[in-house]
Amino acid sequence: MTAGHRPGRSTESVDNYLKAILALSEPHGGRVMSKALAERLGVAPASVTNMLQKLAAAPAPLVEYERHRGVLLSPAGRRRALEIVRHHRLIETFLYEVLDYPLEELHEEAERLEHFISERFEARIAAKLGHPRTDPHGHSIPTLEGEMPHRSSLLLAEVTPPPAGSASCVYVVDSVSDRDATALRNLEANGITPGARLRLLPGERFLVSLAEPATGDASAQPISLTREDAQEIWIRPLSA
Amino acid sequence: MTAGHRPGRSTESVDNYLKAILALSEPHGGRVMSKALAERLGVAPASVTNMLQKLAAAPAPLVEYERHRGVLLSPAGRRRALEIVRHHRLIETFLYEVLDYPLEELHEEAERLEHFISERFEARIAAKLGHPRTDPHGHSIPTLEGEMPHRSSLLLAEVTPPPAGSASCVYVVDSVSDRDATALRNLEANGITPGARLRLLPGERFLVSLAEPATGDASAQPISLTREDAQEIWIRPLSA
DNA sequence: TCCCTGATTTAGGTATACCTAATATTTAGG
DNA sequence: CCTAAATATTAGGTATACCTAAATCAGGGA
Ligand SMILES: [Mn+2]
Ligand SMILES: [Mn+2]
Ligand SMILES: [Mn+2]
Ligand SMILES: [Mn+2]
Repeated sequence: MTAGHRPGRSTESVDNYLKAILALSEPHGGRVMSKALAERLGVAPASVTNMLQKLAAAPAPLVEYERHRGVLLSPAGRRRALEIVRHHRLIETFLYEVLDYPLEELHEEAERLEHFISERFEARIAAKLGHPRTDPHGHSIPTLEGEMPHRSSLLLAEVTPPPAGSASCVYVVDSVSDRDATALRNLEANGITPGARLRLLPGERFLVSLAEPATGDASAQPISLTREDAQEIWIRPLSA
Repeated sequence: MTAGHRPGRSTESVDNYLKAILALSEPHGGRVMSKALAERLGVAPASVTNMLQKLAAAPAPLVEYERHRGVLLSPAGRRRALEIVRHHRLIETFLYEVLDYPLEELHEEAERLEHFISERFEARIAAKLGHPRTDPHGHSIPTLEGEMPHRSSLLLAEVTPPPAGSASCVYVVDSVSDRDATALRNLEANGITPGARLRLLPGERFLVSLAEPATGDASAQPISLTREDAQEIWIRPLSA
């Protein structure tokens, strides 16, 4: 993988920095600090500083960076980041729908290929799939115009269960994280995939059961999730 | 495209050297000289020398190299080169059959993606396509075991036409080169694609006409090919 | 306010994979 | 057999993207 022989375009490494900045700024919408980037990208903090300085100093900067104050995507940087996320999620959908990949192996392949497909490839798989808006993990696919449709969902780990003795309440699984293959396989084995109905059992945290869409809640074994599992699941109220 | 972060495996650049050595050694089966490699790869001769020294000095060498005497693939190098060629041709077939790419745009996309797909991706597209033996340009796809099925065909540019006044003779287009998109588009516009019947007209070099399979040779306009076109077309006698 | 600690940046290095210019080798013609 | 052109190699540099170790900075508690 020779560095940057794609004329004018960004390298795989730059793409990954931009994607990471986007992902880490999403929760709070503010600046992203070097340490968080270093952890996410699996590189040394010094490497992050280096890269951010280079990106910010470029003729058409992809980030806005101030020493010790973290980094923000420039409009161009955001555009590129969303483009790569679009590639990633279209590729995942394609691997799942057309090539029958198992859910937990989508991410790794997409993570590599997202940097190397052409605009034609992107357009062709999008067409083949009927221009999907959501990937197999339940994540929104950014549009061709660079808009990321907003999802309003709650991290299961942050939802307080109904008080002991009261009724359980039902949510829909909005999305699951794509980054931990082991956790994903585990969730899938328990039927926790996007679209599944999930009943939060009262009293204890992370204790749920499936609420079957058709059969009501027959055969709903309680599932005791770990805190780590609960960090991987986003839910929304059944009504919304 | 950061260099070599695929543990144990070869980089994109190394892959390209191996593929080029394979391709250039195919006609004569002997050693490949630096100059030929430099031209094919579009790099300076000095860069080739450098790379060959590194490849030959590695713990498990991919090439056998002697100063001033050219280079040969080692068994491991040949295996890797065939693996990449397999990727290339399966990807081309997939883009053509599943994603409706035009014939002349297959090569460029495959040339990039061949280095980055996983073994799973390879296996899935091979299965989806019914384990094809030939790509859309008419080239043999190396097997999973690393065997390259031999094609016996002649370069049209090197075939002497029948003497003036004698009968024309008919060949089948075995394959066309995939590397020159402009030439390919031109050939396709004239109906010269793998499997087409080609009649060599007597007397003049590079003067042919299509011999329609069903209709005999009704509506067969003579096609005057350039020497360059004739360098891109491999044919075999109709009988064989 | 001052200092301590953790976060960040600087300084100095490595590996890959290119380049150009200078040098050396091979080989083919005379 | 000898030399010049063609070919190949060496020497010295560039750019990307990492690294570790050594400064430096910023913000919160005493
Ligand atoms: Mn993913
Ligand atoms: Mn795109
Ligand atoms: Mn090709
Ligand atoms: Mn393979």
